[in-house]
Amino acid sequence: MQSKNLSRLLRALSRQGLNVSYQNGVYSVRLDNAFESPTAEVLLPEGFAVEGKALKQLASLATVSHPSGGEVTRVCATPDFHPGDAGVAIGSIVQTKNMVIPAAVGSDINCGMRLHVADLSLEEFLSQRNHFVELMKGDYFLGTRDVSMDAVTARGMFQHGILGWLSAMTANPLGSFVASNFEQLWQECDNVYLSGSLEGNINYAPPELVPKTGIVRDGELATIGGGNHFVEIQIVERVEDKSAAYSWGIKEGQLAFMIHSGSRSVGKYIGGMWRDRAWKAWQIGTAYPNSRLFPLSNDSNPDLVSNYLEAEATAANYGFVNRLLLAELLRLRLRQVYGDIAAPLVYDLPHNITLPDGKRWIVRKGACPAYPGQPVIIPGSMGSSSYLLMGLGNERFLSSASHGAGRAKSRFAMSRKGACRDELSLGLTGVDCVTLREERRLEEAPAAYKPIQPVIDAQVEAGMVKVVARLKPILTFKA
DNA sequence: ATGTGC
Repeated sequence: MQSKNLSRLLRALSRQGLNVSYQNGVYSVRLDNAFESPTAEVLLPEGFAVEGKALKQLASLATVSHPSGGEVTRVCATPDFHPGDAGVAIGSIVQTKNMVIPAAVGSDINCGMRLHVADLSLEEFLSQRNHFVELMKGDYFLGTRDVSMDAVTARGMFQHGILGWLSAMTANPLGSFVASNFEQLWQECDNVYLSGSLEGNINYAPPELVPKTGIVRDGELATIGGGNHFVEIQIVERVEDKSAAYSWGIKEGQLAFMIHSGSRSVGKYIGGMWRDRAWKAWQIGTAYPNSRLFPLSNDSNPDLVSNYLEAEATAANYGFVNRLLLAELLRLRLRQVYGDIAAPLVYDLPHNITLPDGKRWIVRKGACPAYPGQPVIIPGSMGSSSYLLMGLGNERFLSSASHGAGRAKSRFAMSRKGACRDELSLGLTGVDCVTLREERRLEEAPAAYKPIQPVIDAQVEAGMVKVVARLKPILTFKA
């Protein structure tokens, strides 16, 4: 179903040399003017309104190249894609050869998902809900928790992520809350993408977080962050793939907790710094790329490329530890309130990150890896179900999947004067949202998002993922 | 995304 506006947009893109066709829910944008004729594919469920701005951003991402060598070899987008503030549509995936694009990753480095399950019934959970919520509010919002570490441990975290943090912490356990749980945390590294441990470099971390001696009290570590980030208690409402669910330790009726968070201001610091460095590294006298997305060429400056990847990894490592600590705080409180509950990790994976793909790189911006057999976690909006899926490694979509339902309205549009305040129309009726800032409820109301089900269906039909389980929200923490 | 902001 193509609207008049869409037809107009497609004609406009065609005049710019972008040939757009539509078949079986997939828009294919072929770019005649680029290297290797990369194909930008946009996966959209039937009847979805395509946003012109997002499609234009995707098309301009596809045309990025470097005069000294380096090109885009493929671009695609997931059905939740929508315009991004920094010129890159959220839900874009780009494969590059001989270059990386710091601006395509942006500043929300290693935003990602984490899922745990617990053998605790909904009735048991709700019986102590208020007590539990008060403790979590203290930990997440009021800073009544201590995640201090010494300088050596901070170094380990930035340089080697979870494994670096854990090694240093095991040798020098400062945070009493992890002291009883090291063994489980070590084992769970197997269920974190790349063990949550990339090759970072301390020199790229924000200086205030790496004192030469003494204790690091980082007020931001183990906090949720804004926007669509959350920590949510859920119930496994339906298992669709029994054998996958069994092997991942999932059962219907279990309690689950899902975390969507990232590298906080560390990613902003590193991402912003490298967007500027890539701009400054652009050769004088060479025309700026139309997209203003400045790539770093591996042919002309391989050191700069590897330095960027190290810097990005430094922020990504912080993001992995941030999610781990958010989970560990919650698991500690579960044990305190409900008794000895294991609450094992199912999986943790990143959304916004550059990863090697053979001799090329893949940047996922608001999209997650979906390689064969791997767990994929796709959150719904507040109040709607989330999904645990299995990746199928569909190369047409660069072995990726969506990162959510996709925004329908901006945060600003939701909070502006005159915007809808009716709980029913906002979809907020019956939603249990715990936050200190009431405007979050409006900005992140279900009405701000597209429905999740068509987004999941489109990806299942395209052979990108299969559904393993559906998880229903019970209560959501929003910063 | 960000101790946001037309």
